[in-house]
Amino acid sequence: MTRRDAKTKPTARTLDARKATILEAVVTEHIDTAQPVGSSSVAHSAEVAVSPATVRSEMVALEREGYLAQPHTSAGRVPTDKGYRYFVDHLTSGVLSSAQQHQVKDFFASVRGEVEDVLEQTSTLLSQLTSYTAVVVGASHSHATILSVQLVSLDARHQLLVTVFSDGSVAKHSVLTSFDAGSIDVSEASRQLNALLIGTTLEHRVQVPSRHDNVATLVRESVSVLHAERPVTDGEQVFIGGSSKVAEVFDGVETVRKVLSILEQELLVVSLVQDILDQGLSVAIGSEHGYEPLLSCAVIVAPVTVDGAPAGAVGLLGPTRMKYREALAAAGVVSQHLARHFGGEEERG
Amino acid sequence: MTRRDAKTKPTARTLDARKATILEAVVTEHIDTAQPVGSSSVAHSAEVAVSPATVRSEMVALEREGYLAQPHTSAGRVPTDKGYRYFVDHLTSGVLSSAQQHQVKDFFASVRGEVEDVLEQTSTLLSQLTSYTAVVVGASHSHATILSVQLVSLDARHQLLVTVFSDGSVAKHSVLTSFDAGSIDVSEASRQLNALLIGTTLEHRVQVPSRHDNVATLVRESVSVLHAERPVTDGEQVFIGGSSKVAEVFDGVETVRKVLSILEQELLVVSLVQDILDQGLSVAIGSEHGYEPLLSCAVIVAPVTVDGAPAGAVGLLGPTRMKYREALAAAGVVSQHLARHFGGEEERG
DNA sequence: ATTAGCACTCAATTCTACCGAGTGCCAACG
DNA sequence: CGTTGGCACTCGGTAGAATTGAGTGCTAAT
Repeated sequence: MTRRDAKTKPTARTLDARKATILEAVVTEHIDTAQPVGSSSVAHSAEVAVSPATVRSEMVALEREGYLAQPHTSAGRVPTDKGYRYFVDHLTSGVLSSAQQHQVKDFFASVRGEVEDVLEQTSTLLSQLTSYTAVVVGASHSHATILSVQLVSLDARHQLLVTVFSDGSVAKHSVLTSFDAGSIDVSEASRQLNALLIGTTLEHRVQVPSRHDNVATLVRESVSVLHAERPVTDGEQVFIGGSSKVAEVFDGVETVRKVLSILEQELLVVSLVQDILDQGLSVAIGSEHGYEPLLSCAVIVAPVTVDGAPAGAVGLLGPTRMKYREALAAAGVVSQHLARHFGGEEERG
Repeated sequence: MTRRDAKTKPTARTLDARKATILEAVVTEHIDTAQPVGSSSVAHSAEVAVSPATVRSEMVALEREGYLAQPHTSAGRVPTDKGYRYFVDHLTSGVLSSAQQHQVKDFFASVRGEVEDVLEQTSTLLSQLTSYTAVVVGASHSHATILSVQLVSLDARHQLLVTVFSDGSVAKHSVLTSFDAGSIDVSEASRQLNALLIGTTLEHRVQVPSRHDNVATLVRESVSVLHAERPVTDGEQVFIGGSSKVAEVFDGVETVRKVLSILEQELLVVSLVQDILDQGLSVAIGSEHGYEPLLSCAVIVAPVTVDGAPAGAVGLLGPTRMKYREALAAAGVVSQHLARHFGGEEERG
């Protein structure tokens, strides 16, 4: 036995049809009952036309190969992360209910306002569609070029530097001067800043005048404040919708706390989403993303692409036993609508 | 008995010294044990120099008057909202531990960046200090005057209207035109907008030119987009820190869900805080704020006043059995530092 | 008015028994 | 030989019953 096994299935990457069917039945049922599932319920479920005994022997094989686990002897089986992975990899893509399709259509037809508002509201939409917590990440504008720079004087010592980027984002920075900046200085400085910076990106270093008059100093300070915005912290924006779903969907206060505490750290969320995208995944299950506190979570991501360029992503965070088909469908549809919304704006009203 | 009572304490607004002491002991102990407290532990606690039996008879009185309640016969007493109210009203003000004082001082000494960033980080600070969820509300800029208006052309049809207010806030609005707006139109329109709007507030209606050329149309559209920002939604900003504390501090998943779900609706949070401030309260306990899902919560608010004008507020949200003294102290200290930070900026750096 | 004493209440805990879903193994069967 | 029915076994969960003990309310004595 042992010898034969070692030869025919050293690390079987794929499963024969029956094992696959059984695994699918276990996953499906566990997803909507949240209970370990036993051989008889699998055997009686459609698709499987064998006796419980046979199912059992297949199950021990699936367990040996790491797709299933037993919470304790004499309990049913529960899928492992690997089991979910197989399930997700062989998932036929789902569609939204027509009510949901309507909801999405209506939403994007009526949504108004600035990019940020749209993204924020989209996160709520996605969360409502799935009853999981939704994440919407806006693209970094670190590659956008500067369209306009303006210094506005708040008072003698405080200037406000307002920068407009080609992607429509606006940044503001306070500039403190050590001298009294009369209003003439400021508009002159604005002019010079525009001349220096328009068309550049934030990564672009520019040559600043080294003169020592007030205007030149103000210009220098402004440029350095603007370029100082380097810490990884900025550029991306995150919007989280439906964080209260965390409390509905996970059991165990401790888990809820951990997950919420992750969600609070927006930087972390951005890199989580980014990591998963970089790995080319659309789903990360349990241990697959390396975030220990999220071991019992699955994360779905769908990139948003506008004109061929990455423009952000939408994500969903739920328990590993989440409704993958529906959630993937929702994330996909929403990301597409979002892409169309931003890409197709020219053709619209 | 009944007759005498009706005469001497129709609705006793105040309590005699011993009742007060007992009430305080009950509240204090219940706050840090989360358990109903019995007569003997009260009697043995310092301050109270009577036997358990006496305490018991006082307790029935306190219960009759609505300060205490019994979860069930033969359990200890638990404070009611009214009991907490009395406790809070007679609270001697607390101080922060010196470690905490340091933390606050260090924070405000080193905090950098734009107002929004400071407020955001302050919410985290306050949450860390208290281990409750913190709320920081930034002042509405609806009364600020406009310092500068600028139209920036994104492409032929999309203009971006960037408005700078006297409080240092910046607003952006997209303006869509039905015609091709050459760059000359745009800078001329900017000039006209500046002439029209500088020095006005958003409440101020202005006379717009009724000509029919492209520039006039663009100006009209811009003004209307700007003034359309009326829905209550805007102006205030809310920052919520430590929402994961909700899961630590409340018991019962359902409560956690309710509270989180309230926190998601930022508008609701703003009006909650505003309501409490309007009532002139600094603490709202249980039923005192009218928000049914927050029945088991207490909310602490402290206004932030800069140069005599309201500039926002900081708040804390915890269970009714929260550590009022410490939380009030923290909220107070932070709100003062915040006020000083924004008020005293001229003298700094 | 205060208090010690006492009977009483009732949630929480512990213990026991037991039920039953589910397993692993084996012998029989087509 | 893979499949299946049969069967003994395991063990978490539940339901009762018994017990505990913290806490009360009342009463009579100080």
